Amino acid sequence: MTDAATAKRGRPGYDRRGLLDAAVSVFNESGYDATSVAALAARLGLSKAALYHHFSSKEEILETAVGEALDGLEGALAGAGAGAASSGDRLAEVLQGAVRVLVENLPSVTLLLRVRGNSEVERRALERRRAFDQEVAAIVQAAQDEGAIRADVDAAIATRLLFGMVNSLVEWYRPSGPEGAEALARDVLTVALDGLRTR
Amino acid sequence: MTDAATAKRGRPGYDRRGLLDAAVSVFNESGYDATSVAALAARLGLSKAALYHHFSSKEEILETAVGEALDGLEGALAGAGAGAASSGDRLAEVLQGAVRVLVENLPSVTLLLRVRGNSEVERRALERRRAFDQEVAAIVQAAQDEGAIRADVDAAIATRLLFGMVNSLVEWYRPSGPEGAEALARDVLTVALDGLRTR
DNA sequence: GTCTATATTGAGATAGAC
DNA sequence: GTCTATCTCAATATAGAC
Repeated sequence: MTDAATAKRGRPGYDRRGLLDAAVSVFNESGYDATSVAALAARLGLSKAALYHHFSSKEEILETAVGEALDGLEGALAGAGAGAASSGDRLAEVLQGAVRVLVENLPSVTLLLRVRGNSEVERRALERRRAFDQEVAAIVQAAQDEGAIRADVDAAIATRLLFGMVNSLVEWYRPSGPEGAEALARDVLTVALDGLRTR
Repeated sequence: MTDAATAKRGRPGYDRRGLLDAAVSVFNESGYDATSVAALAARLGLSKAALYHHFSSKEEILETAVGEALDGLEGALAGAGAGAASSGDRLAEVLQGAVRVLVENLPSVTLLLRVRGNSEVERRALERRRAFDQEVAAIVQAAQDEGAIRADVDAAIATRLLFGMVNSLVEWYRPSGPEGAEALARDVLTVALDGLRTR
């Protein structure tokens, strides 16, 4: 390796990792479809041909990034109290884990959440997301059966509202801002589980 | 006029209204950028030239649709207990109004929420959204000062989480489904204000 | 690992007939 | 109000030199 392993260098001398991170940032600024390979290369400070030396297609960049995002989310789900914890506790851990993954991989998760299914690659990503959502919905349902979560809101709807709130973080959260990841996770858990109204 | 005023007819014989609604649906399926005018015309069953007879550009379609969506949201804000009601009540009315507008204008609001700022038209739409968000944030702040809303979550963050939940409805809500608009608004208010946890 | 130059396809938009 | 045919430009991707 060269320096600090896989760190971004000053200018040319990109490796696949640095190129991927930079490309995902540009995709998130302007949208994947609206970003041409020419514009991407210009922003990265190299030629199209150099880009194609590292990735075989524009879509391969997308596929790699959303794959990493999905790996992270699935990992958070798998790591959430699979042991003896109650379903209510598991749900809280999944939410917390999802916020953590989202914050730690903000660019790739942002890109993932904007995928609409326009190609085989995008449809495969949507399918993995759908499977993830279904597993979470099952936990919400179990938490309802346990009595930990209110039963007067349908479990599928509750799941969608929860993840609507969590996923919306990509629209405004920036790691450079005043709010740290842990404080953010606490706010989300507070609003989602206890509500905003005072008592 | 012809029939039922501005109703969609069987095939050719489009007017601007019917064409707009159909175009917005296609944009929402595949994304605005990824939808070519050729693909749009094909889906609508007419030629590109016929489309350009009704709209001077692809972007004019976008501008018209997101303008309608913004008109609706701003109307809901203006109509939300501007009178003597408490800020806590106003906030609940704004949330309910936003859900109603979103459900009644689901296609155009969906399109609006996906705009990223890639052109002057898009940037103007984002600016109107930002102004809307700021007005709502002021109501949340006032409701906190009143003691109606918990003060241990920053008002700006609370606003974003609230609208993250509301706006996420466009990702899954379909008017044809089992849940009506009023029941949906009630669920959103319940989760946002009282939380999912049982007490 | 990067470049310039280019092939090829599809984009948005228009001309002009019916 | 719609069509076919076409203009022009920008898109993805590749060739081949350094």
